[in-house]
Amino acid sequence: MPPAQHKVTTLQQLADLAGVSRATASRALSDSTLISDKTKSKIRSLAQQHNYRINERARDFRLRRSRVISVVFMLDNQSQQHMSDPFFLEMLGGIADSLAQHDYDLLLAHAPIDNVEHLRDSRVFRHADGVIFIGQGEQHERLNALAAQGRPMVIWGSKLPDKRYCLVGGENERGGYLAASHLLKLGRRHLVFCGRIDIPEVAARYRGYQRALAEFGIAEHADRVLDVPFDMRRAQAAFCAVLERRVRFDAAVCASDVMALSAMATLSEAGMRVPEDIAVVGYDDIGLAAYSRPPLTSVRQNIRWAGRVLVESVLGLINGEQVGDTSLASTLIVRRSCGAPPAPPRATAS
Amino acid sequence: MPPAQHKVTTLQQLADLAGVSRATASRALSDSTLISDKTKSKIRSLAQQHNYRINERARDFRLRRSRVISVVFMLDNQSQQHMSDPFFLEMLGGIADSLAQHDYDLLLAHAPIDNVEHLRDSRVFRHADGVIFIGQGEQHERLNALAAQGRPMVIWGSKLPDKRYCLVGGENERGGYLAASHLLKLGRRHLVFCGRIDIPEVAARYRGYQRALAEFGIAEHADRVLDVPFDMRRAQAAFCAVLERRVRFDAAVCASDVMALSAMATLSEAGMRVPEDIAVVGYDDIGLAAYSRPPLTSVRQNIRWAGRVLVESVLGLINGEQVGDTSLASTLIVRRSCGAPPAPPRATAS
DNA sequence: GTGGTCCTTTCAATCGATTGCAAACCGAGC
DNA sequence: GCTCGGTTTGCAATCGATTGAAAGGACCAC
Repeated sequence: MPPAQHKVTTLQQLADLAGVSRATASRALSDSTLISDKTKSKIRSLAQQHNYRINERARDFRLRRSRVISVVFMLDNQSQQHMSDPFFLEMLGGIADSLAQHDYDLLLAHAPIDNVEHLRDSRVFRHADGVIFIGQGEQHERLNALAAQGRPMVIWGSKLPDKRYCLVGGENERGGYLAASHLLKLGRRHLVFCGRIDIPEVAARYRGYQRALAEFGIAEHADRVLDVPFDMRRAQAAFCAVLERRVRFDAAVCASDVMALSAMATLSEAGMRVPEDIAVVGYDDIGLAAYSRPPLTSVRQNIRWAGRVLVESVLGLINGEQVGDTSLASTLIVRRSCGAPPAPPRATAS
Repeated sequence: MPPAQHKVTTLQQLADLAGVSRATASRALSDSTLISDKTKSKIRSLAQQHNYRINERARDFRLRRSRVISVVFMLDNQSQQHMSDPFFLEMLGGIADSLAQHDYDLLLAHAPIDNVEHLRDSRVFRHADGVIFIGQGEQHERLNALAAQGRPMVIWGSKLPDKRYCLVGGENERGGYLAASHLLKLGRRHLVFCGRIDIPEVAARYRGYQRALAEFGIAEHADRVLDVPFDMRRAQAAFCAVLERRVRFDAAVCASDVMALSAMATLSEAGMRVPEDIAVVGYDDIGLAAYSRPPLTSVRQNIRWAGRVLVESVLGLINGEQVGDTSLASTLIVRRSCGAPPAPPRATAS
């Protein structure tokens, strides 16, 4: 027998069909203890038969929630280009997967942002139960102000002294240290650092870089820091400038793989050999890093896992839990661009 | 004078404040002709003063719409890797920008999909007013079936004979032709094609490639097509295999830049010179293409514009308009990887 | 004074669910 | 037969808006 003549779309219709009230149907579907097992199973099987699916928007409206999390990419206002970094896609993928597992939707906010406080009254906050920020940009204070309003939000970035928001981040200081000390161990002595130090994550990487230099007793020069946002073209320009100024260097630590790849291309173009003349290390270990010429040494962070932690943190906040900060491990992935031996011959133990 | 003691959050509160009914307040804000100018301006200024913002979720619920568009990336089920292609990020950015301009939210659906018909009852469709698919994958028939249900949806892909959905795509046939004929004009005679021909877009590119070969009177060999999904590792493996089989070739046309970059790395690794021994052309002109060694020749499509067209098409469908297909131009961007002269010396005219 | 017209505003239903509280039911005990 | 206690179910308010239909009020003509 064909079960439905007219499609069952509302709870009322389902209730009528079962000969009970809407309230009972609602409780039956949400497994309330108030409803007898007999009634529950009757209503449930009817729902199944008629392929009834609850209207989640209506329920969310009633419950004053949205099951939406906004994801905001903190772009550099000057360079739109920023967004094209594969790092973001990886991050977005990790977050999207995790949210889907928890039955949440993802609202992408990608407009470049000069002042995050403007977001307070925007859809980004109004339509969402919580917000994930990717990067702090240069807006630490404003993020603090936003968090003070009590909205559930989590930020991917680097720990700052007076921060009052929930933070998830990589071991940036350690990453910078790993990159620099590896180069130093290989005998390089004249390093340059490429990245915008105003960005907290980059600043932390730079601190690690400095620590490695200090351990090797090497003094820094201000002209060995290239202040470049996450952007290929700007990285290229910066390396061109440094070559023109005839700064002597034999290694470069870059704040992202995209910058490092751009740097390698620029250096080769200028007639330098990588890694023989100049060794290069990147950050993030994007997929393409392994396929550059030469393959790029990079500091890897588990971005997909970061996405999961971000999601679980913000959902925790939404549920009123106490949520602490999280720090994710960084590993140096050694490839030829830094002049290391082609590959470790074989693990010694096991 | 401080205007608000308690925050005005609902229309009822605003109406009470103005001494009118909720209905009047609603009509005043939506600029209905039923309301006198005097009343309108009174209510409007009150709303402003008390910083009242309409609850859009409630309104959307009442109006039975969501102002959400789902974006579904058709991933290859075998290789998750697919998603890491910067092409997607560019596309996503273009779509997100356009949607924001139209006051729509973007719901990202990124799970790998074996059967798009499963989506019919999923949030992807239920929570959204319309859906944008990026790529057809190998699910042309199922997309047809979905579209037949009457849901507003637009697909980025390639035109297939019996398609019944709204389509936006690049000039894939032409792109493939441009790539191959350029190589042929430069004197290359032994081309290979790298890409999965089961994917309609790739198939179209391959047809263009074949047309160019035919024009030059060159016969094809089945062993000159590398059946590879959009994935770096698979491309690498395919080129390794081809080298091992000692197939003689002097040029490669790849279905994406990511594959092309992987191919260049693999070929170099095997001791071949690019472009001297083997010329390489990619597709999409991602940002990194210009920064590879050597810089990658590629077929460019204006992805951000594609995003805009996709959005406007789906919004058109939602508004009940008749929406036709759109085809976006492709241009060959010539760089050194194909063995062309380093750079055009200078434009002749102007 | 009554009625008609036109402009403005309000009433009340509606979207599709959840939930506190009251009512109905049922069997048992007196 | 009546009350009591516990289990089930229903009533009706509620979330925050929109909108068709009805009501209110001003003005004018006869």
